[in-house]
Parts: sequence; C-alpha cells; structure tokens
Amino acid sequence: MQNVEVARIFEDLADLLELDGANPFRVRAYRNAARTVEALSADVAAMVTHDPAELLQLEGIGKDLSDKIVVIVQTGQLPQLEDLKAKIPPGVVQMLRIPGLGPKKVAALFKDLGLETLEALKQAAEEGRIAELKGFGKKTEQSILEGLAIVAEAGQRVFLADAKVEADAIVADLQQLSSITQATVAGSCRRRKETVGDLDVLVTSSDHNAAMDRLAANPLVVKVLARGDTKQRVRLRSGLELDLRVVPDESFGAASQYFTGSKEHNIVIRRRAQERGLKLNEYGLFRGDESVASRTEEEVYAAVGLPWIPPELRENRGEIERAEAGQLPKLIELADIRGDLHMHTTATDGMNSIREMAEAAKARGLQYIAITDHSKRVTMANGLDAERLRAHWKAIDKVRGEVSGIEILKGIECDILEDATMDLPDDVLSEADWVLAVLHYGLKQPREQIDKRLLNAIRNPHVDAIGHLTGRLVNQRPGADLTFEDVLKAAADHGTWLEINAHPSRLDLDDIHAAAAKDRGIPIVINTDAHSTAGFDVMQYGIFQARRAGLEAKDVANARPFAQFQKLLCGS
DNA sequence: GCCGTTTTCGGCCCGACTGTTTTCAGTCG
Repeated sequence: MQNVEVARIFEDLADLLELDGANPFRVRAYRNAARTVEALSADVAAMVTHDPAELLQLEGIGKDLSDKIVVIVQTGQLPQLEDLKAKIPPGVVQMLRIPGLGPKKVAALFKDLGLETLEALKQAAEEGRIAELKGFGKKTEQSILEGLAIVAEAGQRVFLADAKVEADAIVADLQQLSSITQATVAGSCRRRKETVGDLDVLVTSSDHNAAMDRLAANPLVVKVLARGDTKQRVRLRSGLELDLRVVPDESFGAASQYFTGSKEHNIVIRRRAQERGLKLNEYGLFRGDESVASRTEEEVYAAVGLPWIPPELRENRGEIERAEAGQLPKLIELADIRGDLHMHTTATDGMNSIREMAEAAKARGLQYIAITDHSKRVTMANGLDAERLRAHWKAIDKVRGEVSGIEILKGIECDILEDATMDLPDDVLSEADWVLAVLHYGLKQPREQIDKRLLNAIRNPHVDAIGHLTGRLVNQRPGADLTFEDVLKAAADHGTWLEINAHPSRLDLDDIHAAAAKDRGIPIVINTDAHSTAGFDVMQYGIFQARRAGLEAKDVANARPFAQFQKLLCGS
C-alpha cells in the first residue's frame, strides 16, 4: 500500500462526504489528511507495522484518522468509503468535475432528479428538466451542457512547460498596455508545480476595463466566461482557463501573495495575521481599516514576522516554520548549472551527433556533459551492445580532440533488466566515465522485485547514478512501486547519486523524493535527457522541480565546476 | 475530524462573481 493510495481513499471519502452533506470542516479534515500522507516521504504502511502511534505525530491526523489509516493498510480498504460508494454512484462524483457544479448542486441533481450518470445529466439538461429544479435556471442548464463537453474532451491538468508559455505570452501582451503598471503570473504556474490546472494573471491598473478588453482580444482567448470589476475568467484555445485579477497599484504585493497561494500556505499566513490582530486579503494587510502592508510581498511577509518565501516553497510543507527559524534554503538557480549528464545522439534515438550536442552545450555555457545513449535492451531506440558502445566511445574521444572548452564524458544510460541484472557486463561499465542506471521495462513488477533491481544497481560499484528513479510519466502513468526509504538508504551508503530528470513529462525524482534525498545527503544531478540540441531547453523545469524540493546549489552535483564534480564522483 | 498557555467546546481564511434571487447560496480559487 503506497502513500498515494491511502491519500486517494481519503480524497474519495471527502468527495463522497461532501455530496452526502457532511460538516464541511470534517470534509476538510479528510482532505488535509490526504495531503499530509501524500507529502510524506516515509511509508505510512511501514509506520503502521512499526508503531501506529507514530501516525498521531502527523499534522492533521488524530485518533480517528490514524485508526482509519491502520484499517486501510491492513485491509486495503475503508468500510466507511465502501458504504458511501454503495450509496452514491460514481457518475454523481464525476459531476463534480463540471465547472459551476459543486457538492450542493450535484446532490440536488442526484436526489431530486435521480440523475446517476453524466449521460443522464446531459439528457435531462437537453430536455429542460434541470432549469425547473429549485436553485437552478436556464443559464445553469446551459453551462452544464457546455461543461459536459469540456469534461469529455480534456479537463486534465497540463504540463507546466505548456501552461507557462501561454501565461508568459499573455503577461507580455498585457504589459504593452500603458495603463497597466505591473503584471505577473501567479497561482500554481508561479509556484512552478509540475502540472497546472488553470492560470492566474495579476495586473495593477487604474483602468480595469482596458485590461480586461485587452485580454479578451488576445488571440489565445476563445471565450470570456465571467467578468466583474476586479476579476475576469476566460478560456484559452488550449482549453486552459485563465483568471485575470486587476488590483490597485498599492495592493500588488498583497495580491501577488494572495493569488500565488497555495491555498494551504495562505491559510497559515492568514492565521498568523489574525493572531497579530490583523486581517490579510488581496488588497493588503489591515489593522482595522488601516493598511499595514501591501505594496510588496516582502512587506506582507515581514508584517507577519517572516522573511519573503520563494513561491516554489509555498505549500505549507514546513517552509513557514523554516522561514520563522531563519532556515530557508538559498534555492538553486538555472545559472548555477555547469554540466548535463544525460543526453542522446544519433547513435541511438537522438537527433544530433556527438559533436553537435557538445557544441550546443558549450554555446549554452556548460562546462561538461556526459553522452549517455541507450543500452541494447532498448531495441526500439537502437540501443548499444558492448561492441557498438566501445566504438561510440572512440567516436567521443575523437570529438574531444576537436571541440575545446568543454569536457565530454563517455557515458551510458544502462537498463536495469527485469531480472535485476545490468544490461551490459561489469567489464564494459568499468570502462565508462559515467554510468546512469535506469528502469525502462517491467515497471509494473511487484515492489519486492523493483526494490531488488534498484538495490542491485545502486550497489554496483560501476553505477554512478540512478536516472528517472520511478519511471513515472506525469499525467500518463504512475511510477514503479518501490520502497523509497530502502532505496535512499542504499544510495547514501554506496555513494550512488540520484537524478532529477528535467523533461516536463518525467520530473522524476519529484519534489518530495528529491527533498528526502537531500536530507540524506545524497548528491542530486539535474539532467535534461536531451534527444536533440533543443532538448537542452528543458533544464529550467528540472531547476523548478529542485527549487520546490528546497535544493541549494551545493546539493546538486552538476552545479559544481568540473574539477569539483570529478572529485565528488571519485569520492563516491 | 482536528486542535488547544485565551479554549476539551467551538472554532476552523477570505473575497469575487454568478445565477436565481428580492437579500443570498453556491462555487471557485
């Protein structure tokens, strides 16, 4: 039983309780518990086995919830959830995904009209039966039909990389308007979450109509969904929805803080304000009617007794306590990166030659790279056997002689096979400058076997680092089931490093795992996994992920100059 | 359901917008 599975059960239970009309604060307690469990690097299943009383130490977990976690871990399910599932059909829960429909309205549709599926909902809306329901009307009925179409075609969160491009373009366009004095992206996009559900853009202007008209006229916008004095919501061509907020110039700091979130972070910050006799909203921090702070985020945080907290950390996962103690990390930046230790060439499934990759890396200011083409198991990518690999390394030697000003390591991305052996023999691996071991196949094997494969690779003296540890693909497939704590301990013991793969669809390690690795003193490498010279562009997303994990330059091996990098590599 | 040197009961962040309403509930972020 993985933590995410336990969290999922609490989330499902919260949804169902909400539909059942439960006390909203009780619902929140379940959602908080889900968050806590999901953000935990330790295994709750292991805690149950070891000593269930440990669960009570977790934030938002009391007697009742800790008992429920024990039941979930021991039986794989929760009777209370099963009871509610029997009472409320899954189609009713799906209705919650329709914009504008919350628990109250969905409950009415279910109870008063007996609608149990999205199909039944559509039919009822088309027949005009919904508008007749108390609290509903023609407009709600119409928006349900539109919402159903949206849920059917997409509704998924999009990669940060895609969302950020659109948000940045819209901000740049708004900045062209002379009446707009300041503009910024806020929300989860500013926090650099790996996926983004919608976009938030904040501007300061004395003329809210001009700002909203400008956004409405942007070619990326297909529909204005709502418009008031301070807020406009639009749908973009990509399907993403974007909220524009217009606030007075003097409120920019308070509004940035407010709209950047996260919700959980802001709840704690506002509680701190309350404790100081203050009230915090998007316009400022107030004592009575008097504004105490509002112009900059720094002012707002200072007024509640904290230093400014970088957006990437604002998740209420300990950053507020660290800020209070003066222990916020100095987060790594893109400019700190000196090397890239994972990339492909035309020898396997890359688009560019060794030389082209080396020159492109050098042009971006990198001091060293490792060429890491696939090993033979990856037949689809024309993976290298020992003979071809040795020839490839000879070709790298040749380029080393031709391209100056950049170090090129002879590397390999070697598969860890399903039987827990390496795809290439030790004598070949021993000739490499850099061995990145990875799982590509058999990701659905049972946890015991995945653990065995990873631990074998970590203990192999020729393996320098494990690449994209879990093999997860964001929004597409979960990672392999593994005992993360055992993997971390082994990596720390054997001096094996762990990669943050910067590709927007991988971002593996995730922020929680990367933070746990840092705590163990395991060096992290942030690599692009570039399959072309343009592939180097994704480094920024790896940096964002590292920042959300609280990593500093000193935690990242390839943020070191080459001599120091090599020294660290030899010592490990 | 959780939490607590103000509390073991009574709180639990805060405001904008919409639609269906004649003053507000529901939804959203």
